[in-house]
Amino acid sequence: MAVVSHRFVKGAILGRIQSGEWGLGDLIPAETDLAVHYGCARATVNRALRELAEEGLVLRKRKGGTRVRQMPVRQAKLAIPVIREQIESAGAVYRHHTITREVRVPDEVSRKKLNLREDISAAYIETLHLADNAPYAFERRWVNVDAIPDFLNVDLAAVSANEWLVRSVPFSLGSLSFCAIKADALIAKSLGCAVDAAIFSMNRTTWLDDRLITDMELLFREGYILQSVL
Amino acid sequence: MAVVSHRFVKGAILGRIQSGEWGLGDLIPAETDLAVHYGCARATVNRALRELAEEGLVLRKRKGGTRVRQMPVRQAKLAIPVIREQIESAGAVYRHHTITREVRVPDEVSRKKLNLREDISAAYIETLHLADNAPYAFERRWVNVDAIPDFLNVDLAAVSANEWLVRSVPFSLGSLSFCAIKADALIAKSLGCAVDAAIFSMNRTTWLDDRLITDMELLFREGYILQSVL
DNA sequence: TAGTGGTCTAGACCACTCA
DNA sequence: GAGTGGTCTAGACCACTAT
Repeated sequence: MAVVSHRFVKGAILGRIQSGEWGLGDLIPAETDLAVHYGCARATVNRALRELAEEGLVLRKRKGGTRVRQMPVRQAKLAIPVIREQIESAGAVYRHHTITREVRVPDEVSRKKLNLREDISAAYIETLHLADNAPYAFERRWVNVDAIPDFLNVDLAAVSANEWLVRSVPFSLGSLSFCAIKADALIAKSLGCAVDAAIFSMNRTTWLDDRLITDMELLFREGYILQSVL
Repeated sequence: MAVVSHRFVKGAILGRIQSGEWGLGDLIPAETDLAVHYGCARATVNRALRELAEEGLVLRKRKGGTRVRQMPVRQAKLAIPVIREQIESAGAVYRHHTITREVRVPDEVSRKKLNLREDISAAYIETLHLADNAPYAFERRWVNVDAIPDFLNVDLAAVSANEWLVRSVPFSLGSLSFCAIKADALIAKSLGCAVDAAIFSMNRTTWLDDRLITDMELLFREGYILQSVL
């Protein structure tokens, strides 16, 4: 018996959408009908349509059926930069350098982000990531050492704060955002760019249960481009 | 009989990873074992693990089994900004204004991106998107009118170029990238910001089969933040 | 070669929601 | 109430790969 994979069905349906056979907003045949049409089980059609829905190409409703989306592709996958890999996959040598490392009571803005009491200290680290000895990204990070006391004993020369945390703490990503900011004197000096250069910034927080573990800001060198996949 | 959903299994496995029961790099029991353990069918465990793999938390290999990833979460989902929705969902009034619209032979850089012959013209459009009459984003776009001749007759006052294309052309997203750039005089004037302000830029290309339909650059107002989901 | 994930099937029941 | 998607099951066979 001929094998009909969910990939085949997905591709066939996608083709019929892209060819215009099923226009934007149109209703697609029910799973059972498609299963008969393609000669496969309903579960196979279901998986194909479920993936198309996850990718934002169709909209599914019980009883309402499946429709081609008016505004397709609301979501894209984004490769989160893991700096060491990014640099090494480009064939360059990765190195990092700890600029600042101290434990103190955060200023009010950071304290609120970390959700800490006024009398609790946290670790503040500034790191420079280098590709072939040229500045690649400048990292500023607060670590909640009240939640992760082991962090105080880490040798940051051997492993970057990011990698230690990722390897040692049961993770759960909190939020991720991106923006553009102007380089101030500290950033300009660290990245070796002009003051007022346009810098691509990534913000990331990580939680353990309901406690914020670390809040990181990564500032990339001038001209950095973040590529999305898909 | 008790119902054991793939969501439950997924959550249970995730919990055992995050609690540290299965550390980073560790091997997780095989699907069949987990199915017995949770009292469900293997297909249910399979779906749970498949989703965890798609989210980047585990790595699966035939015969090799399933392991907890060393560097979790390489991917995040990103809500692609659909400007009108973004503005309207914030409770503001959306409006757009076509600044420039012309048909000409692109300069060499754009011509190469569009993959056009030297003697073929394309449409160039500059649009300003406004939220409550304040500049929100400035859009520059080339449209391959050789492939989409209908575009020449569109009334851009009624519907933005982006929305018309999305509704009229069988879509297929090409690439998506983000960067930070300094505002030049044109951008500063359009967005009402200072020259040299740091501007968040999104680049997007759309293909139909193997022809590039449109190449768009979207420059957001100063201070714009792109939020990732998940 | 043996073990593990990848996938398909046929059938079943449930949940939602539109008419 | 009826139609559609959502999901689970039990079983089967295949594909890859570690050993």
